[in-house]
Amino acid sequence: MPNSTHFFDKCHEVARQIPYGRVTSYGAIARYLGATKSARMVGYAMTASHGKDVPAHRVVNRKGLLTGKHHFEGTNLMQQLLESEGIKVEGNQIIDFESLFWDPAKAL
DNA sequence: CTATTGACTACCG
DNA sequence: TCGGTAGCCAATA
Repeated sequence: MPNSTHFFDKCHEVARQIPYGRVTSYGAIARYLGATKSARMVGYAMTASHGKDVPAHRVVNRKGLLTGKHHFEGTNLMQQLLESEGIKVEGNQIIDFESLFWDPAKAL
């Protein structure tokens, strides 16, 4: 890897630490990295996380909405993966998101 | 170098 | 309660 922004790698690192059956938001990761206003960059980092062991399907927006499901292979793959972990999803929104929410800053 | 875009979030009416 | 707008920052054209 010739050059990779520390920010992206950090995002991948945090995302990888998300416990099974848990989810977090882009903003939470950004805030943990000290870039509260750069939540978009976290999402961008997820796009660059292809080929890595980063469970990007566990990262959603602050509303628990699967905004990035279109970036996965299928149209419902992301939801399938989440449901496979015991996370209930209706449409594009995670059920009981607040309870499943995993805050990196709080856990680390 | 400037303009556009995007897996976001916070604020405002 | 809810929809629209603005602010953010990096990548891409």
